[in-house]
Amino acid sequence: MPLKESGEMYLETIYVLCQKSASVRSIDVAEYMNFSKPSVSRAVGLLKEKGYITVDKDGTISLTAEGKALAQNIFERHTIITKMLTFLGVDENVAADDACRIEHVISPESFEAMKRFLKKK
Amino acid sequence: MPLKESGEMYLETIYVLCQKSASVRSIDVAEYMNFSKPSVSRAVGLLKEKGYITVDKDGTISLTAEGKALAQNIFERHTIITKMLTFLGVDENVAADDACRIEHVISPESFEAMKRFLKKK
DNA sequence: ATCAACAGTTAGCCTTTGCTAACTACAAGC
DNA sequence: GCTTGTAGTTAGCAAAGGCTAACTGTTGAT
Repeated sequence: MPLKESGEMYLETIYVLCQKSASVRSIDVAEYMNFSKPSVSRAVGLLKEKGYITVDKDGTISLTAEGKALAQNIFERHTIITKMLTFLGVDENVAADDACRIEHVISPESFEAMKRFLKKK
Repeated sequence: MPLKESGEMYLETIYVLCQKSASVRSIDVAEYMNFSKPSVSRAVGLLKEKGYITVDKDGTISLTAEGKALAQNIFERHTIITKMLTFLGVDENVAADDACRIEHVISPESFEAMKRFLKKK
Protein backbone atom coordinates (compact mmCIF):
# COMPACT_ATOMS: atom_id res chain seq x y z
CA MET A 1 0.00 0.00 0.00
CA PRO A 2 1.47 3.35 -1.02
CA LEU A 3 1.91 6.19 1.43
CA LYS A 4 -1.01 8.48 2.05
CA GLU A 5 -0.63 12.20 2.37
CA SER A 6 -0.01 12.07 6.09
CA GLY A 7 2.60 9.36 5.70
CA GLU A 8 4.40 11.53 3.17
CA MET A 9 4.41 14.42 5.59
CA TYR A 10 5.96 12.35 8.36
CA LEU A 11 8.57 10.92 6.02
CA GLU A 12 9.45 14.33 4.64
CA THR A 13 9.78 15.73 8.15
CA ILE A 14 12.10 12.91 9.16
CA TYR A 15 14.19 13.61 6.08
CA VAL A 16 14.38 17.33 6.80
CA LEU A 17 15.31 16.76 10.43
CA CYS A 18 17.98 14.24 9.42
CA GLN A 19 19.60 16.95 7.30
CA LYS A 20 19.90 19.24 10.29
CA SER A 21 20.79 16.90 13.06
CA ALA A 22 22.71 13.70 13.53
CA SER A 23 20.03 11.88 15.46
CA VAL A 24 16.28 12.13 14.97
CA ARG A 25 13.76 10.64 17.42
CA SER A 26 9.97 10.49 17.46
CA ILE A 27 9.83 13.32 19.94
CA ASP A 28 11.70 15.59 17.53
CA VAL A 29 9.20 14.81 14.81
CA ALA A 30 6.32 15.49 17.19
CA GLU A 31 7.72 18.87 18.20
CA TYR A 32 8.48 19.88 14.64
CA MET A 33 5.05 18.96 13.34
CA ASN A 34 3.16 20.02 16.44
CA PHE A 35 1.57 16.62 16.73
CA SER A 36 1.12 14.49 19.81
CA LYS A 37 3.53 11.73 20.70
CA PRO A 38 1.00 8.95 20.10
CA SER A 39 0.23 10.26 16.62
CA VAL A 40 3.90 10.20 15.76
CA SER A 41 4.38 6.85 17.44
CA ARG A 42 1.76 5.27 15.23
CA ALA A 43 3.01 6.98 12.07
CA VAL A 44 6.57 5.91 12.77
CA GLY A 45 5.37 2.35 13.31
CA LEU A 46 3.66 2.39 9.91
CA LEU A 47 6.68 3.86 8.12
CA LYS A 48 8.82 1.17 9.72
CA GLU A 49 6.38 -1.54 8.70
CA LYS A 50 6.47 -0.33 5.12
CA GLY A 51 10.24 -0.34 5.08
CA TYR A 52 10.85 3.37 4.72
CA ILE A 53 12.63 3.82 8.03
CA THR A 54 14.37 1.86 10.75
CA VAL A 55 14.31 2.63 14.44
CA ASP A 56 17.07 1.36 16.70
CA LYS A 57 16.73 0.49 20.40
CA ASP A 58 17.55 3.99 21.62
CA GLY A 59 14.81 5.44 19.39
CA THR A 60 16.95 6.92 16.66
CA ILE A 61 15.15 6.97 13.33
CA SER A 62 17.01 6.35 10.07
CA LEU A 63 15.77 6.36 6.51
CA THR A 64 16.20 3.22 4.43
CA ALA A 65 17.42 3.62 0.85
CA GLU A 66 13.84 3.40 -0.35
CA GLY A 67 12.64 5.83 2.30
CA LYS A 68 15.35 8.30 1.51
CA ALA A 69 14.63 8.17 -2.20
CA LEU A 70 10.94 8.77 -1.63
CA ALA A 71 11.57 11.53 0.89
CA GLN A 72 13.92 13.28 -1.49
CA ASN A 73 11.31 13.04 -4.18
CA ILE A 74 8.65 14.59 -1.93
CA PHE A 75 11.05 17.26 -0.79
CA GLU A 76 11.97 18.13 -4.34
CA ARG A 77 8.29 18.51 -5.15
CA HIS A 78 8.06 20.84 -2.20
CA THR A 79 11.03 22.88 -3.35
CA ILE A 80 9.96 23.19 -6.95
CA ILE A 81 6.40 24.17 -6.08
CA THR A 82 7.67 26.77 -3.62
CA LYS A 83 9.97 28.20 -6.28
CA MET A 84 7.20 28.21 -8.84
CA LEU A 85 4.87 30.13 -6.54
CA THR A 86 7.50 32.64 -5.43
CA PHE A 87 8.33 33.16 -9.08
CA LEU A 88 4.68 34.12 -9.54
CA GLY A 89 5.08 36.69 -6.80
CA VAL A 90 3.70 34.76 -3.84
CA ASP A 91 5.22 35.50 -0.45
CA GLU A 92 7.90 33.03 0.55
CA ASN A 93 6.06 31.73 3.61
CA VAL A 94 2.70 31.42 1.94
CA ALA A 95 4.35 29.66 -0.99
CA ALA A 96 6.03 27.14 1.30
CA ASP A 97 2.74 26.56 3.09
CA ASP A 98 0.88 25.96 -0.15
CA ALA A 99 3.68 23.75 -1.43
CA CYS A 100 3.25 21.64 1.72
CA ARG A 101 -0.26 20.74 0.64
CA ILE A 102 0.15 20.75 -3.13
CA GLU A 103 3.19 18.47 -3.03
CA HIS A 104 0.96 15.57 -2.00
CA VAL A 105 -1.57 15.90 -4.78
CA ILE A 106 0.40 17.05 -7.81
CA SER A 107 0.96 14.64 -10.70
CA PRO A 108 4.44 13.78 -11.94
CA GLU A 109 3.56 15.48 -15.24
CA SER A 110 2.76 18.81 -13.65
CA PHE A 111 5.78 18.53 -11.42
CA GLU A 112 8.07 17.93 -14.38
CA ALA A 113 6.45 20.80 -16.25
CA MET A 114 7.23 23.19 -13.38
CA LYS A 115 10.78 21.92 -13.24
CA ARG A 116 11.27 22.49 -16.96
CA PHE A 117 9.75 25.95 -16.77
CA LEU A 118 11.94 27.06 -13.87
CA LYS A 119 15.04 25.79 -15.62
CA LYS A 120 14.58 27.83 -18.77
CA LYS A 121 12.57 30.76 -17.49
CA MET B 1 -18.15 25.50 9.99
CA PRO B 2 -16.63 26.09 6.57
CA LEU B 3 -16.81 23.52 3.79
CA LYS B 4 -14.22 20.80 3.73
CA GLU B 5 -12.60 19.58 0.57
CA SER B 6 -15.28 17.01 -0.10
CA GLY B 7 -18.05 19.54 0.44
CA GLU B 8 -16.39 21.83 -2.07
CA MET B 9 -16.27 19.00 -4.60
CA TYR B 10 -19.97 18.27 -4.24
CA LEU B 11 -20.85 21.94 -4.48
CA GLU B 12 -18.69 22.46 -7.53
CA THR B 13 -20.22 19.42 -9.21
CA ILE B 14 -23.71 20.71 -8.57
CA TYR B 15 -22.69 24.03 -10.06
CA VAL B 16 -21.22 22.42 -13.15
CA LEU B 17 -24.25 20.21 -13.68
CA CYS B 18 -26.57 23.20 -13.27
CA GLN B 19 -24.76 24.89 -16.14
CA LYS B 20 -25.47 21.97 -18.44
CA SER B 21 -28.95 20.98 -17.47
CA ALA B 22 -32.08 22.61 -16.20
CA SER B 23 -32.69 20.20 -13.36
CA VAL B 24 -30.07 18.55 -11.18
CA ARG B 25 -30.87 15.76 -8.73
CA SER B 26 -28.77 13.76 -6.27
CA ILE B 27 -28.62 10.85 -8.64
CA ASP B 28 -27.03 13.04 -11.31
CA VAL B 29 -24.37 14.10 -8.86
CA ALA B 30 -23.76 10.49 -7.86
CA GLU B 31 -23.33 9.41 -11.45
CA TYR B 32 -21.09 12.30 -12.34
CA MET B 33 -18.81 11.80 -9.34
CA ASN B 34 -18.99 8.03 -9.33
CA PHE B 35 -20.10 8.01 -5.72
CA SER B 36 -22.86 5.99 -4.13
CA LYS B 37 -26.31 7.42 -3.56
CA PRO B 38 -26.00 7.43 0.24
CA SER B 39 -22.72 9.35 0.06
CA VAL B 40 -24.37 11.99 -2.08
CA SER B 41 -27.49 11.98 0.06
CA ARG B 42 -25.47 12.83 3.15
CA ALA B 43 -23.39 15.45 1.36
CA VAL B 44 -26.48 17.10 -0.08
CA GLY B 45 -28.04 17.16 3.37
CA LEU B 46 -25.00 18.94 4.75
CA LEU B 47 -24.87 21.48 1.94
CA LYS B 48 -28.54 22.17 2.53
CA GLU B 49 -28.01 22.55 6.27
CA LYS B 50 -25.24 25.03 5.66
CA GLY B 51 -27.40 27.05 3.34
CA TYR B 52 -25.52 26.51 0.11
CA ILE B 53 -28.30 24.70 -1.71
CA THR B 54 -32.02 24.07 -1.55
CA VAL B 55 -33.78 20.87 -2.52
CA ASP B 56 -37.44 20.95 -3.48
CA LYS B 57 -39.93 18.09 -3.01
CA ASP B 58 -39.22 16.51 -6.38
CA GLY B 59 -35.51 16.34 -5.56
CA THR B 60 -34.30 19.19 -7.73
CA ILE B 61 -31.23 20.86 -6.30
CA SER B 62 -30.70 24.61 -6.62
CA LEU B 63 -27.84 26.78 -5.45
CA THR B 64 -28.57 29.62 -3.05
CA ALA B 65 -26.90 32.97 -3.73
CA GLU B 66 -24.20 32.09 -1.21
CA GLY B 67 -23.77 28.61 -2.65
CA LYS B 68 -23.53 29.92 -6.16
CA ALA B 69 -20.94 32.51 -5.19
CA LEU B 70 -18.82 29.91 -3.44
CA ALA B 71 -19.20 27.40 -6.26
CA GLN B 72 -18.15 30.01 -8.80
CA ASN B 73 -15.16 30.81 -6.69
CA ILE B 74 -14.13 27.16 -6.53
CA PHE B 75 -14.77 26.72 -10.20
CA GLU B 76 -12.68 29.76 -11.03
CA ARG B 77 -9.84 28.29 -8.99
CA HIS B 78 -10.23 25.13 -11.01
CA THR B 79 -10.15 27.01 -14.30
CA ILE B 80 -7.16 29.18 -13.46
CA ILE B 81 -5.10 26.26 -12.15
CA THR B 82 -5.92 24.24 -15.24
CA LYS B 83 -4.87 27.13 -17.46
CA MET B 84 -1.70 27.62 -15.49
CA LEU B 85 -0.72 23.99 -15.84
CA THR B 86 -1.56 23.76 -19.52
CA PHE B 87 0.47 26.93 -20.04
CA LEU B 88 3.37 25.02 -18.49
CA GLY B 89 2.86 22.30 -21.07
CA VAL B 90 0.82 19.82 -19.06
CA ASP B 91 -1.72 17.75 -20.96
CA GLU B 92 -5.24 19.18 -20.74
CA ASN B 93 -6.72 16.16 -18.98
CA VAL B 94 -3.92 15.76 -16.49
CA ALA B 95 -4.05 19.49 -15.78
CA ALA B 96 -7.78 19.37 -15.09
CA ASP B 97 -7.26 16.38 -12.83
CA ASP B 98 -4.54 18.10 -10.86
CA ALA B 99 -6.59 21.29 -10.68
CA CYS B 100 -9.37 19.25 -9.13
CA ARG B 101 -7.16 18.47 -6.17
CA ILE B 102 -5.11 21.65 -5.98
CA GLU B 103 -8.17 23.91 -6.07
CA HIS B 104 -9.07 22.77 -2.55
CA VAL B 105 -5.74 23.47 -0.94
CA ILE B 106 -4.40 26.56 -2.70
CA SER B 107 -4.28 29.87 -0.82
CA PRO B 108 -6.02 32.98 -2.13
CA GLU B 109 -2.58 34.57 -2.54
CA SER B 110 -1.29 31.86 -4.86
CA PHE B 111 -4.55 31.83 -6.73
CA GLU B 112 -4.39 35.57 -7.32
CA ALA B 113 -0.77 35.29 -8.37
CA MET B 114 -1.67 32.73 -11.04
CA LYS B 115 -4.50 34.93 -12.23
CA ARG B 116 -2.21 37.94 -12.54
CA PHE B 117 0.41 35.91 -14.33
CA LEU B 118 -2.01 34.51 -16.88
CA LYS B 119 -3.45 37.95 -17.56
CA LYS B 120 -0.16 39.53 -18.51
CA LYS B 121 1.82 36.58 -19.76
C1' DA C 1 -54.80 -2.47 -9.62
C1' DT C 2 -50.56 -4.38 -9.23
C1' DC C 3 -45.81 -4.60 -9.95
C1' DA C 4 -41.29 -2.95 -11.37
C1' DA C 5 -38.02 0.62 -11.71
C1' DC C 6 -36.02 4.53 -10.02
C1' DA C 7 -34.70 8.03 -6.42
C1' DG C 8 -33.72 8.89 -1.96
C1' DT C 9 -32.95 7.77 2.98
C1' DT C 10 -31.52 5.14 7.13
C1' DA C 11 -28.51 2.32 9.61
C1' DG C 12 -24.36 1.01 10.24
C1' DC C 13 -19.48 -0.46 8.79
C1' DC C 14 -14.60 0.77 7.57
C1' DT C 15 -10.39 3.55 7.17
C1' DT C 16 -7.62 7.51 8.08
C1' DT C 17 -5.69 10.49 11.12
C1' DG C 18 -5.86 13.59 14.64
C1' DC C 19 -6.44 13.54 19.99
C1' DT C 20 -6.19 12.52 25.46
C1' DA C 21 -5.38 9.60 29.40
C1' DA C 22 -2.73 6.59 31.34
C1' DC C 23 0.80 3.28 31.34
C1' DT C 24 5.95 1.55 30.85
C1' DA C 25 10.87 2.08 30.88
C1' DC C 26 14.95 4.19 31.73
C1' DA C 27 18.36 7.69 33.45
C1' DA C 28 19.76 11.14 36.73
C1' DG C 29 19.58 13.72 41.16
C1' DC C 30 19.52 13.90 45.81
C1' DG D 1 17.35 3.66 46.82
C1' DC D 2 13.39 6.61 45.90
C1' DT D 3 11.73 10.21 42.94
C1' DT D 4 11.44 12.86 38.97
C1' DG D 5 11.71 13.80 34.08
C1' DT D 6 11.83 12.20 29.40
C1' DA D 7 10.49 9.07 25.57
C1' DG D 8 7.58 5.92 23.84
C1' DT D 9 3.40 2.88 23.76
C1' DT D 10 -1.40 1.29 24.48
C1' DA D 11 -6.22 1.97 24.59
C1' DG D 12 -9.71 4.18 23.04
C1' DC D 13 -12.40 8.52 21.30
C1' DA D 14 -13.88 11.58 17.39
C1' DA D 15 -14.65 13.44 12.87
C1' DA D 16 -14.61 12.94 7.94
C1' DG D 17 -15.93 10.62 4.20
C1' DG D 18 -16.22 6.58 1.51
C1' DC D 19 -19.18 2.11 1.26
C1' DT D 20 -23.25 -1.75 1.26
C1' DA D 21 -27.72 -3.51 2.61
C1' DA D 22 -32.06 -2.66 3.04
C1' DC D 23 -35.94 0.27 3.45
C1' DT D 24 -39.51 3.94 1.60
C1' DG D 25 -42.10 6.27 -1.73
C1' DT D 26 -43.46 7.68 -6.27
C1' DT D 27 -44.42 6.81 -10.99
C1' DG D 28 -45.42 4.32 -15.12
C1' DA D 29 -46.58 0.01 -17.68
C1' DT D 30 -49.39 -3.81 -18.14
